[in-house]
Formats: sequence, structure tokens, C-alpha cells
Amino acid sequence: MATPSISHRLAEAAVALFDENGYDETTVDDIAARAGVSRSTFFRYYRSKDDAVFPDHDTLLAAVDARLRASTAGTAIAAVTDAVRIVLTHYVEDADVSLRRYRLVGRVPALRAREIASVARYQRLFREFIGTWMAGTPDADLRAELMSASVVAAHNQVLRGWLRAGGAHDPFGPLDHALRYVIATFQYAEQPKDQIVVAAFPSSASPQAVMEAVRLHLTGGERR
Amino acid sequence: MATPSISHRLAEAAVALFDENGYDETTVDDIAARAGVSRSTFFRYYRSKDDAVFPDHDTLLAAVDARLRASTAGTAIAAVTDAVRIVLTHYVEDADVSLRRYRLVGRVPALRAREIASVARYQRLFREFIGTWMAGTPDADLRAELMSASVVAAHNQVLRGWLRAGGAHDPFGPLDHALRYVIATFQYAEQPKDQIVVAAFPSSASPQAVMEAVRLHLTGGERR
DNA sequence: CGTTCTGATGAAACTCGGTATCATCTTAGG
DNA sequence: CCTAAGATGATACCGAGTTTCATCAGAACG
Repeated sequence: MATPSISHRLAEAAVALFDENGYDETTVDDIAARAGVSRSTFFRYYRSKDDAVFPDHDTLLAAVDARLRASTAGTAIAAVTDAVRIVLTHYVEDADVSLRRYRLVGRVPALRAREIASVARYQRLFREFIGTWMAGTPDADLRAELMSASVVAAHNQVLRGWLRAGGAHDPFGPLDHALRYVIATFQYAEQPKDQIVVAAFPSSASPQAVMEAVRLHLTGGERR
Repeated sequence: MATPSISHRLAEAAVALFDENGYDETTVDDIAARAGVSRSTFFRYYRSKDDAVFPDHDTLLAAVDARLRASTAGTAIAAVTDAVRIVLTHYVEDADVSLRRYRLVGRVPALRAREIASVARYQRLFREFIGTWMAGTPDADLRAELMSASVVAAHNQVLRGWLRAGGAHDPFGPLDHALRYVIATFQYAEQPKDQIVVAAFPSSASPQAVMEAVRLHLTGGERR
């Protein structure tokens, strides 16, 4: 704690200066000076000025990718849910940093563009995963595109709500709710819409027998 | 035709040079020189270097906004469909420009980021429209977010497919298909998923009476 | 016809982000 | 003690974008 890493000092200096004087008004020299290093060193730790605001997106992206790749057939839903939770957890863990960044990004168009671009990278991971998961079913590409867009949108909606509320309430309840909604929506869509299902039972069948048949049908395909 | 506008000359010079020598390797001076004007003039017509590649996003955005605002209650679905079609039409109309830009954007990360950011602006329009449309229903914000993301994703999926195919086939069929899918998906979702509906008829009911009851139920709420 | 005003263009200087290069310093290891 | 390697600083450079001023063409007006 005596001497925090240069990377940390730079990031803190950057955010502090952006807060105080605005993003465009802050030069890389200013940041480096406050962190007590040279301009050269700044660019050794961050590729660009805005990188100092979004430090660990690559790590996070890798974690999401890893979680998705760790999924085996039949556990796709859990993989998606877990992966999204990983991202949200990351934000919640340093709530104060997330909040400062949120306020900052809201004011600086350049940073907003940067953030939107990084969101697209997450969506790409989900799209590829869901795409291979759905491969073979009708409209697989389209549905993968839509579902991945929805998954990411759901996460962002919950995250923004949490950030707007100042990080007060627990966001994982809403996240689960939103994800359940997404999954239910796109799962239902897996069966063609205009198919008509007629269930017929012999009028002699006992209620128990009917119930058992229904239960078997409902639990047949899915493990849980 | 004798003297095309400076704006046109600049855009053509830019795209041509980007194609020939690459984006980073082309300076604004090069573009201006080929267009026969000065560097100053370039920046009078385009705010930035990449602006020359995305000239009319603002106009298009305004057209989408206008179409959405022109909608009255009950015609929301048509408004969304029309608005998306406006965008796709714009791309299809100058197919060659769209194709060159597509290839260019695919190779240059800076341009890709720029494009992704502009997509977010479209989504925002749709989100706000769908949000007010759904206002009052449960989970309106979440569903507006998801549906707008899906609408935009559907458009982009169709557009990319059309571009990858070199602008060969007609894309409006696939677009309608995709949009119908989106609308059906999120319309169904309006009724809660886990509600269990049990229909019961007296065993004495004639088939005709049952059919009539079903027909009334199906056509009751919707005009068509 | 000449003057004047306006709008468009060009020229030049400047800031700053980002890259490349070289010198200097520190420090581990022999 | 010496050396090699890695981290840092200093400097120069390129190019995007902004600002300011000069110039020039043409329209309006007397």
C-alpha cells in the first residue's frame, strides 16, 4: 500500500483529473505529472488516453470467453447466465470506480463511443457461443444474433439501473429476472410459432396417468 | 454532373485512397489534394477523417425518428417495420457505395468502432419509441431495451448477409422474415410465461360450439 | 462602373495524441 | 565489482483537428 503500482496511480490520476477539469481539458502530460511519471511511461501502461478509464476489459473479456468455452452440451443456459454474472460481478466489486466511470462516460462522447465498442466485443462472444449452440436449428444465425443482443442488452439495462441508483440495491436479483426473461423468450421461440399441438387422452385415463404423461413430456428433453 | 459538389469529390477521394493505400496510410492532406481542395476545406465539410466514410447518418437518423414519431397508437408495429425498412433501403439504393464501405469497415478497426457507435444511436431511437409504446405494462423498460436491441440486430444481420453476398439477392424478404420473428417473439412475451391456462368445456358441448368459442377468443382482442 | 459586403477558400501556426528512438538509471546475477 | 537486462525519461517526429487571418470571387448597391 505504501507505493501503489504505477498503473493504479496513473488510472487514479486520470479519473481524478477528468473529474476535476474535464476529459478534453486534461492532457496526457497532466495525468503523467500527477502520477509522478513521464508521458512515455503513461503510454507504456496504457495504449491511449481513454484506456486509463477502461483498464481491464481485456481480462474480463477473456474470463467471459473462458466461461463460455467451459460449457458442455446441455449446459448452455447456465454458461450464458454465469458469463453475464461474471461481468456484472466485476462492476459491483469496485462499485465506487464503476460509479465514477459511469458519470464520466455519461458526459464524454468519446468515452461513450469507446464503451459501446467494447460492448460489441462481448456481444460477439455471446453470438458465437449461442450460434454454435443453436447450429442446425432453423434460423440459427438470426436467432443467435437476436439472443446475444438481448443478453447483452439485459445486462446493460440492469447495470445501468444499478449505477443510476448509486449502487444501492443488489443487482443480481434483477439480473436473474432479466436473464430468465431473455431465456424464456428465446426458448419458446425455438418451437415454431404456428404449430398446433393437440393433446388427446382416452376419456378412460385417470388424472394420475395424464399428469404422469405431462410430467414426462415436460422433463424429457432437459436434465433439469 | 460537370462539377460534382466538393462534398462528393471529397468522399470519393477518401474512399478511393483508403481502398488503394489503407486508412492509416492516407492523410487528410492526401484526400484534399486528390479532391483538388485544401486541407482546411476538407475539415469544413467533414468533422473528421472518418466522417468522409459515413456521410449521411444524421439524415438517415432523422428520417427514422420522423417515421417513428409519425406513428399513432395502434400502429406501432408498422412504424417500427417501416423505420427499419427506411434504413435498409438507404443502403440498398447505393449498393456499390455500401459494398465498398462494408469492405473498408471490415478492415479498419477505427471505422468499425465508429459504425458501432452510430448503430447505438439508432437503437436509442427505437428504445425510446418502444418504451413509450409499452409504457405501463410490466417490465416495460427491460422489454423495450431487449426489443430495440433485437430490432437493430435483426436489421444488421440482414444487412450484413446482403453485403456479404455482394448485394446480389433482394434483402427485403429476409428483413420481413426477421422482423416478423422479432415481433412475434416479443409479442408473445407480453403475456407472462408461467401462467397456466386450462380450458374446460362441458362434455355435452358440440364441436361447433367449442370451435366458435375458440375463434371468438382468438380474434377477440386483435383487429386482424 | 466602382465600391462594399459577404461567403468560400487557402495558408499557417498551434495543440495534443500517439509512435519511435536513444540515453540513462536501476538492479539482479555472476 | 562488473555486466547485462529491464524500466524510465527525454526528445523528435507524424498527423488529426482547431483557430486565426488573409485572399478572392461574386452579389448587392449606389
